[in-house]
Amino acid sequence: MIDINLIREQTTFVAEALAKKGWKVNFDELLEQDAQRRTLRQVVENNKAEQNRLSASVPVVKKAGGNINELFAKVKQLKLDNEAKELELNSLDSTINKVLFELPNLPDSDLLAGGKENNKVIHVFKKAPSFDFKIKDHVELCESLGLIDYKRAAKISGNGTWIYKGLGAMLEWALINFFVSEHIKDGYEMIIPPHILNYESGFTAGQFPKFEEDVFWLEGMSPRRFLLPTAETALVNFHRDEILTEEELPHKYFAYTPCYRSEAGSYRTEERGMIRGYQFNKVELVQYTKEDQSDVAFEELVGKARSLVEKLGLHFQISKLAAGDCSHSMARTYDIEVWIPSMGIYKEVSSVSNARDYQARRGLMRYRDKETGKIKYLHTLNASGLATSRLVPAIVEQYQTKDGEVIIPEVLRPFMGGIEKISLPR
RNA sequence: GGAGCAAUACCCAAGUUGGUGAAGGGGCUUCCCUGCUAAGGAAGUAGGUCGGGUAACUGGCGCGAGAGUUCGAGUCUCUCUUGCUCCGCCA
Repeated sequence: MIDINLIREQTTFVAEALAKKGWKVNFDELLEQDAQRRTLRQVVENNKAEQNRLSASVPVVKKAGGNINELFAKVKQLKLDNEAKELELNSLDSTINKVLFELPNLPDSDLLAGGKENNKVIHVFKKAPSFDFKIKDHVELCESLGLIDYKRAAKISGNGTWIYKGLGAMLEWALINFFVSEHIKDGYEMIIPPHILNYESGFTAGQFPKFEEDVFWLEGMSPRRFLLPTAETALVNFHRDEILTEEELPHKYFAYTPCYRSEAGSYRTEERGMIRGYQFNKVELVQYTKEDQSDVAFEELVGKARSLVEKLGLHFQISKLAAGDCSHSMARTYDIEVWIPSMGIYKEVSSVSNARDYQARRGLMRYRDKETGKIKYLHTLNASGLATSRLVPAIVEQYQTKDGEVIIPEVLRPFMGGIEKISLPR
C-alpha cells in the first residue's frame, strides 16, 4: 500500500512512478477527499473529546449535588450532532481506501517504464543447446517416456491438469528435494504452511482486492477462504500484525507448496503441456528485512535462484523487468527464464521481487529500531526457488538425446536413487 | 457436528461500569552490593494507531472482532472469530 502522506506530499513523484507501471492516475479527487476527511476528522474528534470531558465530570458534579440531568442531555445532544458527520467520515474512509488498496507498488527509480518489451536481459548462462537431430517437445517426451499422464488427468480432474507418474514423479520430487536441501544449507527456515488461507492473507500479499478472480475460492467456508496461489501468500503473512525485534532480522523462510491458480481464460497454445496449469509445484523463498537490508537480500535471492538453475546445467537468462511487467505488489522484479528448445523461447522459472514496505504496510508488519525505539515497517522479498513444474519441460527438452531419452542432471541423481537417464519403456 | 470454558499490553496475570492506559509480576534500562557466573537491593520505562502542533505537548480510537444498551463499558446484551477441555466422527 502506498502511504497516503507520500501521495499528498509528493503527488507528482508518485503519479510519475505509477505511470511507469502503466497506471494513469489523477490524484486530484483523492486528495480532495483526503483534505475533507482531515477537517471532518478534527470536528468529529473534538466533539468526542467534549463528550468525554462532560461524561467524566458526572461523578464530580453528582458528589457536589449539581444537576446531572442537564449534563446527560448535553452529551446526548453532542452525540446526535456527531452522528451524521461520523457516517460521512466512514464513507470517506472507504472511498479513499478503495482507491488506495488497489494501487500497485511504486517501481524502483532505476526501472525502465513500460511493459515486457522493455525488459532487459542482464545475464545469460551457457548457450542454447544445439541438436543434430529432430528434437521432441516436452509433451511428446514426457508421454513417450511415461513421465506424465495427461489423459488420465483429464479423466480424474479435467483440463489444465496433469499427473506425474513413475520417474516423472520422481524427477519432480527430486527437484523439490534438491531445492529444499539447498535452502536449508543456506539457513532458510523450512515451513509447511496451510494451503487454505483467509482473505486478510490475500489482502496483505497484495492479491486482493484487485485479483480476487485469479484464485480458487472454497465454497462452504465462512468467512470465505481460498487456495494459495503461491506459498508467498502464506509466508508473507507470518508476521502480519507483529512487531519484530531488530535481532530477528533478516528472517529467511522457504516452503514447498503446490500453487493453485484459476487464471480463467489465460491459456494459450504456447502454454500447453506443463507450462501453465491450475496447479503446479513451487518452492518459494521469503525474506523479512529492515529497509536498509532489502537490496542486499534481493541480490542474495537472485543469486540463489540463479545458482540453482546453474547447478541443473540449464541454459537460461535473467531479465530485469520493466516497471510495467513487475508484479502488482512489487517495486522490482528479476525473472529467471529457462530455455525451452521446442518453442524457441524462454519461460520464467523464478521471479525474484522486492516489495519494499508495500506488503508490510498492508499487513502492519514492523520492527522496533534498537537505537531509537521507533517502530518501522519491514521490507518483504520473495523469490521462487524454483518453480519445479516449469523446470521439468526445460530439463527433458534440454537434456534429450537422439534416442528420445533424457539424461538426468547430476545434482538430481542422488535424489533419484542414482539413476543417470530416463530410457524409453520397453 | 454436540456441550462447556476462555480471549486484557512483549509474556504471565488482577479487574462485574463512574476522574484517566487499566493492580501485580516477569521482562527491559540505569544505579548499588557481591563481583567469573548465579543471586540480591533501589529507581525508571512500559502498547499501538490515526490526527493537531516547529516543539514541549495534546486529541480520537483502543482490554479477540463487529454491532447494541448507557451520560459513561474490560465490566451488561447480541452476532462472529480463535483457542482449550469433554463427547461424536475420522486420515
